[in-house]
Amino acid sequence: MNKILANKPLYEEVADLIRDKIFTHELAPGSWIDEKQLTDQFGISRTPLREAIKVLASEGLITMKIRRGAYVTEVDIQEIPQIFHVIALLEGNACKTVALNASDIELESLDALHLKLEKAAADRDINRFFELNQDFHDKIQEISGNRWMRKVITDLRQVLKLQRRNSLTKLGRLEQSLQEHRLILSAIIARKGDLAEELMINHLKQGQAAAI
Amino acid sequence: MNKILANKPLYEEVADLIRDKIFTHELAPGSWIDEKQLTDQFGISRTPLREAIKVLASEGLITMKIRRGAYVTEVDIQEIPQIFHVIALLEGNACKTVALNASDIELESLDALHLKLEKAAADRDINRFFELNQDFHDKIQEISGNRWMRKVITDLRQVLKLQRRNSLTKLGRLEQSLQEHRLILSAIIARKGDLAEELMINHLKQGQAAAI
DNA sequence: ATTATTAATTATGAATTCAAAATATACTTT
DNA sequence: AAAGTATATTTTGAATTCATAATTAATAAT
Repeated sequence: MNKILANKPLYEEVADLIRDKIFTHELAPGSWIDEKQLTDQFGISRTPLREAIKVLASEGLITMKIRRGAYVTEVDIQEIPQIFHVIALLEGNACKTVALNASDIELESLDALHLKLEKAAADRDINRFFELNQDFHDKIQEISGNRWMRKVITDLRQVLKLQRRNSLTKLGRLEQSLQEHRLILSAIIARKGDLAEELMINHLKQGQAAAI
Repeated sequence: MNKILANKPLYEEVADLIRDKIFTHELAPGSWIDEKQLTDQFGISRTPLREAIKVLASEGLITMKIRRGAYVTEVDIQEIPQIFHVIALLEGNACKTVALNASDIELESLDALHLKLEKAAADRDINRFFELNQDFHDKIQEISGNRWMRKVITDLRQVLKLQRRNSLTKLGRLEQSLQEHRLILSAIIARKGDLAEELMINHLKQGQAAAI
Protein backbone atom coordinates (compact mmCIF):
# COMPACT_ATOMS: atom_id res chain seq x y z
CA MET A 1 0.00 0.00 0.00
CA ASN A 2 2.00 2.98 -1.21
CA LYS A 3 -0.49 5.76 -1.11
CA ILE A 4 1.10 9.03 -2.14
CA LEU A 5 0.38 11.94 0.18
CA ALA A 6 -2.08 10.39 2.57
CA ASN A 7 -4.25 13.04 4.19
CA LYS A 8 -5.38 10.62 6.83
CA PRO A 9 -3.28 8.24 8.84
CA LEU A 10 -3.61 4.71 7.53
CA TYR A 11 -4.98 3.34 10.77
CA GLU A 12 -7.95 5.73 10.54
CA GLU A 13 -8.73 4.73 7.00
CA VAL A 14 -8.55 1.13 8.05
CA ALA A 15 -10.81 1.85 11.03
CA ASP A 16 -13.33 3.36 8.59
CA LEU A 17 -13.16 0.30 6.37
CA ILE A 18 -13.70 -2.07 9.28
CA ARG A 19 -16.57 0.06 10.59
CA ASP A 20 -18.25 -0.32 7.22
CA LYS A 21 -17.76 -4.06 7.30
CA ILE A 22 -19.29 -4.17 10.75
CA PHE A 23 -22.31 -2.06 9.83
CA THR A 24 -23.00 -4.08 6.70
CA HIS A 25 -22.68 -7.22 8.80
CA GLU A 26 -19.94 -8.46 6.53
CA LEU A 27 -18.38 -8.73 9.96
CA ALA A 28 -21.32 -9.84 12.06
CA PRO A 29 -21.67 -9.31 15.79
CA GLY A 30 -19.76 -11.96 17.69
CA SER A 31 -17.55 -12.92 14.80
CA TRP A 32 -13.80 -13.20 15.11
CA ILE A 33 -11.69 -10.64 13.32
CA ASP A 34 -9.18 -12.43 11.19
CA GLU A 35 -6.14 -10.16 11.04
CA LYS A 36 -4.42 -12.12 8.32
CA GLN A 37 -7.45 -12.09 6.08
CA LEU A 38 -7.95 -8.35 6.54
CA THR A 39 -4.31 -7.41 5.99
CA ASP A 40 -4.32 -9.51 2.82
CA GLN A 41 -7.54 -7.94 1.67
CA PHE A 42 -6.40 -4.38 2.38
CA GLY A 43 -2.86 -4.98 1.27
CA ILE A 44 -1.37 -3.57 4.45
CA SER A 45 0.63 -4.87 7.37
CA ARG A 46 -0.72 -5.85 10.75
CA THR A 47 0.60 -2.74 12.48
CA PRO A 48 -1.95 -0.18 11.25
CA LEU A 49 -4.67 -2.82 11.32
CA ARG A 50 -4.09 -3.54 14.98
CA GLU A 51 -4.05 0.16 15.77
CA ALA A 52 -7.40 0.50 14.03
CA ILE A 53 -8.75 -2.43 16.01
CA LYS A 54 -7.75 -0.77 19.28
CA VAL A 55 -9.56 2.41 18.31
CA LEU A 56 -12.71 0.51 17.44
CA ALA A 57 -12.45 -1.37 20.71
CA SER A 58 -12.30 1.91 22.56
CA GLU A 59 -15.44 2.98 20.68
CA GLY A 60 -17.18 -0.17 21.82
CA LEU A 61 -17.58 -1.69 18.37
CA ILE A 62 -14.98 -4.36 18.95
CA THR A 63 -14.25 -6.42 22.04
CA MET A 64 -10.75 -7.66 22.76
CA LYS A 65 -10.23 -11.07 24.28
CA ILE A 66 -6.80 -11.41 25.72
CA ARG A 67 -4.56 -13.79 23.84
CA ARG A 68 -7.36 -14.75 21.48
CA GLY A 69 -7.88 -11.69 19.39
CA ALA A 70 -10.63 -9.26 18.53
CA TYR A 71 -14.34 -9.89 18.08
CA VAL A 72 -17.19 -7.73 16.85
CA THR A 73 -19.11 -6.62 19.92
CA GLU A 74 -22.40 -8.31 20.59
CA VAL A 75 -24.63 -5.77 22.25
CA ASP A 76 -26.80 -7.36 24.85
CA ILE A 77 -30.34 -6.88 23.62
CA GLN A 78 -31.46 -5.55 26.98
CA GLU A 79 -28.90 -2.76 26.73
CA ILE A 80 -30.46 -1.30 23.59
CA PRO A 81 -33.10 0.65 25.51
CA GLN A 82 -30.36 2.00 27.77
CA ILE A 83 -28.48 3.36 24.80
CA PHE A 84 -31.66 4.81 23.32
CA HIS A 85 -32.39 6.43 26.64
CA VAL A 86 -29.10 8.32 26.66
CA ILE A 87 -29.47 9.38 23.04
CA ALA A 88 -33.01 10.60 23.63
CA LEU A 89 -31.95 12.57 26.66
CA LEU A 90 -29.16 14.29 24.76
CA GLU A 91 -30.90 14.84 21.45
CA GLY A 92 -33.96 16.08 23.26
CA ASN A 93 -31.89 18.59 25.12
CA ALA A 94 -30.10 19.67 21.95
CA CYS A 95 -33.48 20.22 20.40
CA LYS A 96 -34.54 22.45 23.26
CA THR A 97 -31.33 24.43 23.01
CA VAL A 98 -31.91 24.99 19.31
CA ALA A 99 -35.48 26.10 19.88
CA LEU A 100 -34.37 28.61 22.49
CA ASN A 101 -31.06 29.86 21.13
CA ALA A 102 -30.70 29.31 17.40
CA SER A 103 -30.43 32.31 15.09
CA ASP A 104 -33.08 32.84 12.45
CA ILE A 105 -30.52 32.01 9.78
CA GLU A 106 -29.78 28.70 11.45
CA LEU A 107 -33.47 27.88 11.64
CA GLU A 108 -33.76 28.66 7.95
CA SER A 109 -31.02 26.17 7.14
CA LEU A 110 -32.79 23.57 9.25
CA ASP A 111 -36.04 24.32 7.46
CA ALA A 112 -34.28 23.99 4.09
CA LEU A 113 -32.97 20.59 5.12
CA HIS A 114 -36.41 19.47 6.16
CA LEU A 115 -37.75 20.53 2.79
CA LYS A 116 -35.31 18.19 1.10
CA LEU A 117 -36.48 15.47 3.41
CA GLU A 118 -40.08 16.08 2.39
CA LYS A 119 -39.02 15.89 -1.24
CA ALA A 120 -37.19 12.60 -0.76
CA ALA A 121 -40.26 11.18 0.97
CA ALA A 122 -42.53 12.37 -1.82
CA ASP A 123 -40.18 10.74 -4.34
CA ARG A 124 -40.16 7.54 -2.29
CA ASP A 125 -36.38 7.68 -2.37
CA ILE A 126 -35.75 5.61 0.72
CA ASN A 127 -31.99 5.82 0.72
CA ARG A 128 -32.00 9.56 0.29
CA PHE A 129 -34.66 9.87 2.97
CA PHE A 130 -32.59 7.80 5.34
CA GLU A 131 -29.55 9.95 4.67
CA LEU A 132 -31.40 13.26 5.05
CA ASN A 133 -33.13 12.00 8.15
CA GLN A 134 -29.71 11.50 9.69
CA ASP A 135 -28.63 14.93 8.44
CA PHE A 136 -31.62 16.55 10.11
CA HIS A 137 -30.68 15.11 13.48
CA ASP A 138 -27.05 16.05 12.89
CA LYS A 139 -27.98 19.58 11.96
CA ILE A 140 -29.84 20.07 15.20
CA GLN A 141 -26.83 18.92 17.14
CA GLU A 142 -24.57 21.13 15.06
CA ILE A 143 -26.72 24.18 15.71
CA SER A 144 -26.99 23.40 19.41
CA GLY A 145 -23.23 23.89 19.34
CA ASN A 146 -22.08 21.33 21.89
CA ARG A 147 -19.21 19.48 20.27
CA TRP A 148 -18.92 16.98 23.09
CA MET A 149 -22.58 16.11 23.18
CA ARG A 150 -22.36 15.54 19.49
CA LYS A 151 -19.44 13.16 19.81
CA VAL A 152 -21.28 11.18 22.48
CA ILE A 153 -24.39 10.88 20.35
CA THR A 154 -22.35 9.84 17.32
CA ASP A 155 -20.56 7.12 19.26
CA LEU A 156 -23.76 5.75 20.76
CA ARG A 157 -25.59 5.77 17.45
CA GLN A 158 -22.71 3.80 16.08
CA VAL A 159 -23.13 1.13 18.69
CA LEU A 160 -26.84 0.97 17.95
CA LYS A 161 -26.08 0.42 14.30
CA LEU A 162 -24.33 -2.81 15.28
CA GLN A 163 -27.61 -4.31 16.16
CA ARG A 164 -30.46 -2.60 14.55
CA ARG A 165 -31.83 -3.49 11.24
CA ASN A 166 -33.01 -0.25 9.69
CA SER A 167 -36.27 0.65 11.36
CA LEU A 168 -37.33 3.07 8.65
CA THR A 169 -37.79 0.29 6.15
CA LYS A 170 -40.90 -0.76 7.91
CA LEU A 171 -43.82 0.40 5.84
CA GLY A 172 -45.64 3.32 7.36
CA ARG A 173 -42.78 4.14 9.68
CA LEU A 174 -41.28 6.45 7.08
CA GLU A 175 -44.41 8.55 6.82
CA GLN A 176 -44.82 8.58 10.58
CA SER A 177 -41.21 9.62 11.08
CA LEU A 178 -41.67 12.45 8.61
CA GLN A 179 -44.74 13.68 10.45
CA GLU A 180 -42.82 13.64 13.72
CA HIS A 181 -40.08 15.70 12.13
CA ARG A 182 -42.65 18.21 10.97
CA LEU A 183 -43.92 18.63 14.50
CA ILE A 184 -40.41 18.95 15.93
CA LEU A 185 -39.48 21.55 13.36
CA SER A 186 -42.54 23.64 13.94
CA ALA A 187 -42.03 23.53 17.70
CA ILE A 188 -38.47 24.71 17.18
CA ILE A 189 -39.50 27.50 14.86
CA ALA A 190 -42.19 28.53 17.32
CA ARG A 191 -39.38 28.69 19.91
CA LYS A 192 -41.18 26.26 22.16
CA GLY A 193 -38.19 24.67 23.86
CA ASP A 194 -39.89 22.22 26.18
CA LEU A 195 -42.31 21.05 23.52
CA ALA A 196 -39.50 20.55 21.01
CA GLU A 197 -37.60 18.53 23.57
CA GLU A 198 -40.57 16.35 24.37
CA LEU A 199 -41.36 15.76 20.73
CA MET A 200 -37.80 14.76 19.96
CA ILE A 201 -37.71 12.33 22.85
CA ASN A 202 -40.99 10.87 21.72
CA HIS A 203 -39.73 10.65 18.14
CA LEU A 204 -36.71 8.64 19.25
CA LYS A 205 -38.84 6.40 21.42
CA GLN A 206 -41.00 5.67 18.40
CA GLY A 207 -37.90 4.82 16.43
CA GLN A 208 -36.81 2.50 19.19
CA ALA A 209 -40.16 0.77 19.27
CA ALA A 210 -40.02 0.28 15.51
CA ALA A 211 -36.52 -1.14 15.81
CA ILE A 212 -37.52 -3.87 18.19
CA MET B 1 9.63 -5.91 29.68
CA ASN B 2 9.13 -9.61 30.21
CA LYS B 3 6.13 -9.75 32.46
CA ILE B 4 5.12 -13.33 33.13
CA LEU B 5 1.44 -14.02 32.72
CA ALA B 6 0.10 -10.57 32.06
CA ASN B 7 -3.55 -10.28 32.96
CA LYS B 8 -3.94 -7.11 30.98
CA PRO B 9 -2.63 -6.43 27.51
CA LEU B 10 0.47 -4.29 27.63
CA TYR B 11 -1.06 -1.48 25.63
CA GLU B 12 -3.77 -1.04 28.27
CA GLU B 13 -1.29 -0.88 31.09
CA VAL B 14 0.66 1.67 29.13
CA ALA B 15 -2.51 3.65 28.47
CA ASP B 16 -3.15 3.70 32.22
CA LEU B 17 0.37 4.94 32.90
CA ILE B 18 0.08 7.71 30.34
CA ARG B 19 -3.33 8.71 31.68
CA ASP B 20 -1.74 9.16 35.09
CA LYS B 21 1.01 11.27 33.62
CA ILE B 22 -1.58 13.42 31.91
CA PHE B 23 -3.72 13.90 35.01
CA THR B 24 -0.74 14.77 37.19
CA HIS B 25 0.35 17.21 34.50
CA GLU B 26 3.66 15.43 34.20
CA LEU B 27 2.44 15.52 30.62
CA ALA B 28 0.81 18.91 30.46
CA PRO B 29 -1.92 19.91 28.03
CA GLY B 30 -0.45 20.88 24.69
CA SER B 31 2.84 19.10 25.27
CA TRP B 32 4.33 16.77 22.72
CA ILE B 33 4.46 13.10 23.57
CA ASP B 34 7.99 11.87 23.13
CA GLU B 35 7.73 8.23 22.11
CA LYS B 36 11.40 7.53 22.55
CA GLN B 37 11.51 8.96 26.04
CA LEU B 38 8.42 6.98 27.10
CA THR B 39 9.55 3.67 25.62
CA ASP B 40 12.89 4.12 27.37
CA GLN B 41 11.18 4.99 30.62
CA PHE B 42 8.74 2.09 30.47
CA GLY B 43 11.25 -0.31 29.00
CA ILE B 44 8.97 -1.34 26.14
CA SER B 45 8.94 -1.03 22.39
CA ARG B 46 7.07 1.56 20.38
CA THR B 47 4.40 -0.87 19.22
CA PRO B 48 2.32 -1.14 22.42
CA LEU B 49 3.04 2.50 23.20
CA ARG B 50 1.59 3.64 19.92
CA GLU B 51 -1.46 1.43 20.40
CA ALA B 52 -2.01 3.03 23.80
CA ILE B 53 -1.67 6.47 22.24
CA LYS B 54 -4.36 5.65 19.69
CA VAL B 55 -6.74 4.56 22.44
CA LEU B 56 -6.16 7.74 24.40
CA ALA B 57 -6.67 9.74 21.23
CA SER B 58 -10.00 8.05 20.73
CA GLU B 59 -10.90 8.99 24.30
CA GLY B 60 -10.08 12.60 23.55
CA LEU B 61 -7.14 12.86 25.93
CA ILE B 62 -4.57 12.95 23.17
CA THR B 63 -4.67 14.68 19.81
CA MET B 64 -2.82 13.27 16.83
CA LYS B 65 -1.17 15.60 14.38
CA ILE B 66 -0.42 13.83 11.16
CA ARG B 67 3.26 13.25 10.56
CA ARG B 68 4.19 15.14 13.68
CA GLY B 69 3.11 12.90 16.47
CA ALA B 70 0.82 12.98 19.45
CA TYR B 71 0.04 15.84 21.80
CA VAL B 72 -1.87 16.07 25.05
CA THR B 73 -5.22 17.59 24.20
CA GLU B 74 -5.75 21.21 25.12
CA VAL B 75 -9.40 21.62 25.91
CA ASP B 76 -10.66 24.94 24.74
CA ILE B 77 -11.70 26.77 27.89
CA GLN B 78 -15.04 27.68 26.37
CA GLU B 79 -15.83 24.00 25.88
CA ILE B 80 -15.66 23.24 29.59
CA PRO B 81 -19.21 24.41 30.24
CA GLN B 82 -20.37 22.26 27.33
CA ILE B 83 -18.83 19.18 28.89
CA PHE B 84 -20.29 20.04 32.28
CA HIS B 85 -23.67 20.50 30.65
CA VAL B 86 -23.67 16.97 29.28
CA ILE B 87 -22.47 15.48 32.55
CA ALA B 88 -25.10 17.38 34.52
CA LEU B 89 -27.82 16.24 32.16
CA LEU B 90 -26.81 12.61 32.50
CA GLU B 91 -25.97 12.50 36.18
CA GLY B 92 -29.15 14.41 36.95
CA ASN B 93 -31.14 11.86 35.07
CA ALA B 94 -29.34 8.97 36.74
CA CYS B 95 -30.20 10.54 40.06
CA LYS B 96 -33.87 10.69 39.14
CA THR B 97 -33.81 7.07 38.05
CA VAL B 98 -32.30 6.04 41.35
CA ALA B 99 -34.87 8.00 43.33
CA LEU B 100 -37.69 6.35 41.43
CA ASN B 101 -36.44 2.82 40.90
CA ALA B 102 -33.75 1.83 43.36
CA SER B 103 -34.40 -0.96 45.81
CA ASP B 104 -34.31 -0.22 49.53
CA ILE B 105 -31.14 -2.24 49.83
CA GLU B 106 -29.48 -0.14 47.16
CA LEU B 107 -30.51 3.02 48.95
CA GLU B 108 -29.04 1.66 52.14
CA SER B 109 -25.70 1.11 50.44
CA LEU B 110 -25.80 4.65 49.11
CA ASP B 111 -26.60 5.92 52.57
CA ALA B 112 -23.70 3.93 54.02
CA LEU B 113 -21.37 5.48 51.49
CA HIS B 114 -22.58 8.93 52.37
CA LEU B 115 -21.90 8.24 56.02
CA LYS B 116 -18.29 7.51 55.19
CA LEU B 117 -18.20 10.79 53.31
CA GLU B 118 -19.49 12.62 56.37
CA LYS B 119 -16.82 10.94 58.44
CA ALA B 120 -14.03 11.92 56.05
CA ALA B 121 -15.28 15.50 56.11
CA ALA B 122 -15.41 15.53 59.90
CA ASP B 123 -11.86 14.19 59.97
CA ARG B 124 -10.78 16.85 57.47
CA ASP B 125 -9.30 14.06 55.39
CA ILE B 126 -9.37 15.87 52.06
CA ASN B 127 -7.99 13.06 49.92
CA ARG B 128 -10.39 10.52 51.35
CA PHE B 129 -13.24 12.97 50.96
CA PHE B 130 -12.32 13.55 47.35
CA GLU B 131 -12.22 9.82 46.73
CA LEU B 132 -15.51 9.09 48.46
CA ASN B 133 -17.12 12.04 46.76
CA GLN B 134 -16.29 10.40 43.46
CA ASP B 135 -17.55 7.05 44.77
CA PHE B 136 -20.88 8.60 45.72
CA HIS B 137 -21.43 9.86 42.19
CA ASP B 138 -20.27 6.51 40.80
CA LYS B 139 -22.61 4.63 43.08
CA ILE B 140 -25.60 6.57 41.84
CA GLN B 141 -24.68 5.74 38.30
CA GLU B 142 -24.12 2.13 39.20
CA ILE B 143 -27.52 1.86 40.83
CA SER B 144 -29.22 3.63 37.96
CA GLY B 145 -27.99 0.65 35.97
CA ASN B 146 -27.21 2.22 32.63
CA ARG B 147 -23.80 0.93 31.64
CA TRP B 148 -23.56 3.16 28.59
CA MET B 149 -24.50 6.31 30.41
CA ARG B 150 -21.85 5.46 32.91
CA LYS B 151 -19.19 5.04 30.27
CA VAL B 152 -20.07 8.38 28.74
CA ILE B 153 -19.88 10.15 32.08
CA THR B 154 -16.57 8.50 32.89
CA ASP B 155 -15.05 9.56 29.59
CA LEU B 156 -16.25 13.12 29.91
CA ARG B 157 -15.08 13.44 33.50
CA GLN B 158 -11.73 12.25 32.29
CA VAL B 159 -11.53 15.05 29.75
CA LEU B 160 -12.48 17.55 32.44
CA LYS B 161 -9.66 16.29 34.59
CA LEU B 162 -7.24 17.40 31.89
CA GLN B 163 -8.02 20.96 32.67
CA ARG B 164 -9.46 21.40 36.03
CA ARG B 165 -7.49 22.03 39.10
CA ASN B 166 -9.33 20.32 41.90
CA SER B 167 -12.24 22.54 42.81
CA LEU B 168 -12.81 20.92 46.18
CA THR B 169 -9.56 22.32 47.55
CA LYS B 170 -11.13 25.70 47.73
CA LEU B 171 -11.94 26.37 51.33
CA GLY B 172 -15.62 26.23 52.12
CA ARG B 173 -16.40 24.36 48.92
CA LEU B 174 -15.92 21.05 50.69
CA GLU B 175 -18.51 21.84 53.31
CA GLN B 176 -20.88 23.20 50.69
CA SER B 177 -20.43 20.12 48.53
CA LEU B 178 -21.19 17.90 51.49
CA GLN B 179 -24.36 19.83 52.23
CA GLU B 180 -25.46 19.44 48.62
CA HIS B 181 -24.88 15.71 48.83
CA ARG B 182 -27.02 15.57 51.95
CA LEU B 183 -29.87 17.22 50.12
CA ILE B 184 -29.51 14.96 47.11
CA LEU B 185 -29.48 11.86 49.27
CA SER B 186 -32.55 12.86 51.23
CA ALA B 187 -34.44 13.66 48.03
CA ILE B 188 -33.52 10.24 46.70
CA ILE B 189 -34.56 8.48 49.88
CA ALA B 190 -37.81 10.43 49.87
CA ARG B 191 -38.28 9.08 46.32
CA LYS B 192 -38.62 12.59 44.96
CA GLY B 193 -37.26 12.03 41.45
CA ASP B 194 -37.59 15.47 39.97
CA LEU B 195 -36.18 17.15 43.05
CA ALA B 196 -33.24 14.77 43.19
CA GLU B 197 -32.52 15.47 39.53
CA GLU B 198 -32.66 19.21 40.04
CA LEU B 199 -30.45 19.08 43.09
CA MET B 200 -27.85 17.00 41.30
CA ILE B 201 -27.78 19.34 38.34
CA ASN B 202 -27.43 22.26 40.70
CA HIS B 203 -24.68 20.47 42.61
CA LEU B 204 -22.68 19.96 39.42
CA LYS B 205 -23.22 23.55 38.34
CA GLN B 206 -21.82 24.67 41.68
CA GLY B 207 -18.82 22.46 41.14
CA GLN B 208 -18.34 23.97 37.72
CA ALA B 209 -18.52 27.49 39.10
CA ALA B 210 -15.95 26.61 41.74
CA ALA B 211 -13.68 25.12 39.07
CA ILE B 212 -13.56 28.32 37.02
C1' DA C 1 25.35 39.22 10.02
C1' DT C 2 21.39 37.46 8.07
C1' DT C 3 19.12 34.73 4.97
C1' DA C 4 19.11 30.52 1.74
C1' DT C 5 20.49 26.22 0.64
C1' DT C 6 22.13 21.81 1.57
C1' DA C 7 23.42 17.98 4.54
C1' DA C 8 22.83 15.37 8.84
C1' DT C 9 19.87 13.93 12.35
C1' DT C 10 15.74 12.55 14.37
C1' DA C 11 10.85 11.13 14.47
C1' DT C 12 7.03 9.13 12.36
C1' DG C 13 4.40 5.63 9.94
C1' DA C 14 4.37 1.19 8.47
C1' DA C 15 6.39 -3.47 7.35
C1' DT C 16 8.81 -7.21 9.05
C1' DT C 17 10.59 -10.37 12.36
C1' DC C 18 10.44 -13.07 16.55
C1' DA C 19 8.84 -15.54 20.80
C1' DA C 20 5.19 -17.42 23.26
C1' DA C 21 0.58 -19.07 23.43
C1' DA C 22 -3.39 -21.21 21.45
C1' DT C 23 -5.33 -24.22 18.21
C1' DA C 24 -5.40 -27.94 15.07
C1' DT C 25 -3.42 -32.21 13.39
C1' DA C 26 -1.18 -36.55 13.71
C1' DC C 27 0.06 -40.32 16.29
C1' DT C 28 -0.19 -43.67 19.99
C1' DT C 29 -2.27 -46.64 23.06
C1' DT C 30 -5.89 -49.08 24.63
C1' DA D 1 -12.95 -46.44 17.34
C1' DA D 2 -12.19 -43.39 21.35
C1' DA D 3 -9.31 -41.01 24.39
C1' DG D 4 -5.14 -39.10 25.42
C1' DT D 5 -0.58 -37.41 24.21
C1' DA D 6 2.78 -35.40 21.21
C1' DT D 7 3.85 -32.63 17.24
C1' DA D 8 2.96 -29.11 13.84
C1' DT D 9 0.64 -24.99 12.52
C1' DT D 10 -1.47 -20.79 13.24
C1' DT D 11 -2.22 -16.63 15.76
C1' DT D 12 -1.24 -13.24 18.98
C1' DG D 13 1.57 -9.78 21.29
C1' DA D 14 5.52 -7.27 21.06
C1' DA D 15 10.25 -5.94 19.31
C1' DT D 16 12.82 -4.66 15.50
C1' DT D 17 13.79 -2.85 11.06
C1' DC D 18 13.08 0.22 7.23
C1' DA D 19 11.56 4.19 4.23
C1' DT D 20 10.14 8.68 4.21
C1' DA D 21 9.03 13.08 6.22
C1' DA D 22 10.24 16.69 9.33
C1' DT D 23 13.50 19.04 12.00
C1' DT D 24 17.89 20.67 13.13
C1' DA D 25 22.62 21.79 12.10
C1' DA D 26 26.01 23.21 8.91
C1' DT D 27 27.50 25.57 5.05
C1' DA D 28 27.26 29.00 1.40
C1' DA D 29 25.73 33.31 -0.55
C1' DT D 30 24.50 37.94 -0.40
